[in-house]
Amino acid sequence: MITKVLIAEDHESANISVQKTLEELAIINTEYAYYCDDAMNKITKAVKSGNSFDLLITDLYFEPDDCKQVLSGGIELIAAAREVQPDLKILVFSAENRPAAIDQLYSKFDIDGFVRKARHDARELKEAICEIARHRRYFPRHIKQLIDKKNAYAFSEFDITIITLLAQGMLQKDIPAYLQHHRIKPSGLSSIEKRLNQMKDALGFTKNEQLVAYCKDLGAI
Amino acid sequence: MITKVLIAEDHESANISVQKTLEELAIINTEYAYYCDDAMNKITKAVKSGNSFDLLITDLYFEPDDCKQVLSGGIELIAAAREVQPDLKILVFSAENRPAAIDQLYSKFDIDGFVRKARHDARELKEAICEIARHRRYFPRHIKQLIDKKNAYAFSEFDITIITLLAQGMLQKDIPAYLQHHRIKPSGLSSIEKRLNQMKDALGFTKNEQLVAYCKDLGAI
DNA sequence: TCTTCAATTACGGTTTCCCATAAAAAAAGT
DNA sequence: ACTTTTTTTATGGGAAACCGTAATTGAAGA
Repeated sequence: MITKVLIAEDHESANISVQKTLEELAIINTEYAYYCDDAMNKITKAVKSGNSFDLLITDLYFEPDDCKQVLSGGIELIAAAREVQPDLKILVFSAENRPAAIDQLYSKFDIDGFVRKARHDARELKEAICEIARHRRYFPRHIKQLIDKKNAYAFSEFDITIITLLAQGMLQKDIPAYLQHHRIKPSGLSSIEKRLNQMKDALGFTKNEQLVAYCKDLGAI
Repeated sequence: MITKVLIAEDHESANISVQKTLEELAIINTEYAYYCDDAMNKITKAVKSGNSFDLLITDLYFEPDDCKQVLSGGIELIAAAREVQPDLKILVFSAENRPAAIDQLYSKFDIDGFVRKARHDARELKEAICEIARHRRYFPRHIKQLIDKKNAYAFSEFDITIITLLAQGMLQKDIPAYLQHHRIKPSGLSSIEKRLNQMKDALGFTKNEQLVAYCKDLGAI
């Protein structure tokens, strides 16, 4: 059963509607934080006092502020929270729609649910909380579709490295030197060309600019 | 005095918090629409029945849906609304943070206020509504700062066209033909090279890939 | 160890892009 | 109408990218 919830969300308006949604679910023991660090403090204190939270509802992106924060965003908050309280349920509530980013929330950070800020988000938030209360994960169908549809091509670490370098303005012919300096295995210019061609071929592209745009949309770089 | 308000916002959660904010201002005569077309219908009907709205609070981006919409977003809604009811006050409530976009809301569409979905947005929403009720505009200081700070380089329509074409894989040498076919003014290859160089120079870039990545981050393409 | 096969790298020719300069066209000023 | 200035377009040489092929390396198996 979920009774004690922490909301980490810097947008006042979003925070308000999450609170209201929780009220409608008769969850009254809620706290809210507008900063990651603040959220983390609350979690730590709660654990130490033996009165820990059942659920953390957090956004991913927090706007930088005057006062410097240790934790820069939801991802770091999630990682830190799991450190001090492994059994904490985590529900991400964010406008994020890049499949790669959402995917790694499940695969790498093992979150319990994701609700995208979109048309029926308040309704989905309720569904998600109910599901999580039953110790099930909330993985909306349309998110899965989004991932499956757009994950047509899986980029390797090597691929991402190359495209990132290109997007940063490095000349193709200078990449071999960079790779050697960083002890990255295939470093020949031909190997780079080959990889780029394979990627472009698989995606039906002809130019590197398309790869950069595609990866940006995916959130891969 | 503002008594009758229409909220056009497709995100359920955002809609909820705007409603709540209006309640706190004792504005109870509110209607809400989750689609632009729906919002426009309500405005038109209200005008015809001689019971028009005092204020429209609208988002800018509405997600595409199954059923096709005539109006594709907040910008078009604003333009259409002004057609049928020129005295309607308009407050834009959006996550938009591209200075150029916010700027043109005031300069081109003559809106009465803009509140960015950010940390203190609920509070600002209240302030904005109060200001507009007194027939003043609401132009938060930090928005002005944002415009000044981030306006490092303003992309023109032409710029965006070129970069978009590149990101779609068109060869640079093929762009002149495309531009001529679309009756776009400077169409010489040299002009294109010149624009690209100016952009790269202004932003400290050396390669087109960087421009594509930058524009993707900005949401310009 | 030697052979086989795959992967990586090196090389040459072609295309595209880049850059500087010059010609042409358009706009502005007198 | 003519000059001046700006903008646009054209051109050519050189650098980078592209593409196919060949040489080299490296690992796996006999």
